[in-house]
Amino acid sequence: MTEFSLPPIQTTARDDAVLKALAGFVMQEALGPGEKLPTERILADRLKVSRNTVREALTRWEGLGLVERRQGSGTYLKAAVSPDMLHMPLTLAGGNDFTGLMRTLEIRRALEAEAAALCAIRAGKAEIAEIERKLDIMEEAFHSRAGMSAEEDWEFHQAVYRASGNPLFEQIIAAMHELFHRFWEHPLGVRDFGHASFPYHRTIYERIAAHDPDGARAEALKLIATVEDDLKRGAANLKLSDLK
Amino acid sequence: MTEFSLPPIQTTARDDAVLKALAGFVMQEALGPGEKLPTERILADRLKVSRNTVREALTRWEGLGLVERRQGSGTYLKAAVSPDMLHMPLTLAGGNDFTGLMRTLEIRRALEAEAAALCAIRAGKAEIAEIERKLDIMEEAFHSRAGMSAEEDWEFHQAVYRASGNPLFEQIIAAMHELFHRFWEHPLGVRDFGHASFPYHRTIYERIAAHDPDGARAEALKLIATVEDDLKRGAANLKLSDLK
DNA sequence: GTGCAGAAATTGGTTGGACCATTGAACCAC
DNA sequence: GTGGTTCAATGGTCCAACCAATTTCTGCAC
Repeated sequence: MTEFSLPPIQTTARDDAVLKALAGFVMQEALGPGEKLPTERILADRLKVSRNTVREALTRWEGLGLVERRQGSGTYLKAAVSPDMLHMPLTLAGGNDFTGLMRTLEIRRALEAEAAALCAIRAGKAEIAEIERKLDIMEEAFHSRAGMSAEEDWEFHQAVYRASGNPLFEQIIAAMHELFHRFWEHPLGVRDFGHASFPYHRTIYERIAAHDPDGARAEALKLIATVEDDLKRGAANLKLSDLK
Repeated sequence: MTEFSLPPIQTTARDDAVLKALAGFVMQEALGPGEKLPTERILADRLKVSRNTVREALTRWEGLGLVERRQGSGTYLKAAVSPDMLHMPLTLAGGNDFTGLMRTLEIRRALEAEAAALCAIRAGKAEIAEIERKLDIMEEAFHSRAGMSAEEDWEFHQAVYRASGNPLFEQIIAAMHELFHRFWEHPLGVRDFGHASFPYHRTIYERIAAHDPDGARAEALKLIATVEDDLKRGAANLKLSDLK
């Protein structure tokens, strides 16, 4: 039983070839996020493949979040595309229950702290100004709407992730944020959820603006700790039967 | 494989509904990895949708690595499927170059530090013993094979992730490890890659065994820092043309 | 000319049917 | 048994429509 290094032969890989060609086209035309790419019918015609094959290929890209399809309108790029990209589709056996949410929160604590620290190191003037802008918007919404600032809150954190210089942070957290949304449709009954975390947004910003990585990491850890407390409090308030 | 209880599909969002129905079917039949699921033609017939729609849905699952399609044979499950899964499509632009590896390393630093801290809090006697066992194996391999202990090194870290009490850590890191497997083997031509990180494995274990979260976190950060240094050193040794 | 409602064109989503390429099992000769 | 052959099952591709949402154009009223 000797060792071979014979990869399986590849006879048919239409849709893969379609994606490669499309990636090349996007590069050549220098298309960026938001821009529209050719219609399925045109692609099928140009590439000399069936429209079905084009659709399967685009379905793949859609699943990777690279592209967005709008019926009646067209297909649009959602992210930068280059021929040499590595994809790691990751599906986690999570759950809508309390422990599942707690686990995603632990991941978020890990990433949030690191992202804040990296941000404090790398963020330039423009990035810091953008974060401050999101912070102002959030604080304004918080005061005028009595604490209902979930959307603005999320945008603030996104700005931090983006300024970390590592797109993986935003991608991972974005997936988890979606899970949170699922859970928040059935709110925990904690009326002032998120109130406790509010002041730490500004302290995080201040540590970032001061280019203090360790300080930013510490403040981020505090913020997540308050969210965890809120969550535990909410779970305690509920009957266990509601949590399933 | 005879009786099904697959109700027909409603309207709009067909392929999504198909996936939901399929996920329910997989649960109901208690299908596990490796098992074969109904043919596309049968699914199309039972769900009262076109075969193309079934194909698009399956293409989605295939893209997520949940399913494998073998022409002439059938479609087989590759992972456990449950209706509430967390999908996390990660894309790394410019894949196999230095910055890509660096970015995954930043994620690893975030998760490794948090996992070590959680581990120090939650690990029981059995988990700590298991980690020590992996550590001993690693150190033995390191000394007898002059530093080539990549596999044993990886198993040590896995044991830590597992003892953190949160399976998400292991799943996320495992995906990245698989993605950069080739780099872990011969990373950038640095001969003694990983040597510098070796002593920190034991210090991490000691902090965990002492139930010292902050200490464990600090040691984990040091370990990753040495790996980062090795990586930077390797990149500096290489000509830029090789990095491309 | 402006504004707006309705028609027409555009575009992704779905359907049904056909054929091809690969697989695997049953079968057969040796 | 071994090695081929046949043949049905299954995923892969193609085609030609039609449906549904969106956008664009058109023409009428003002």
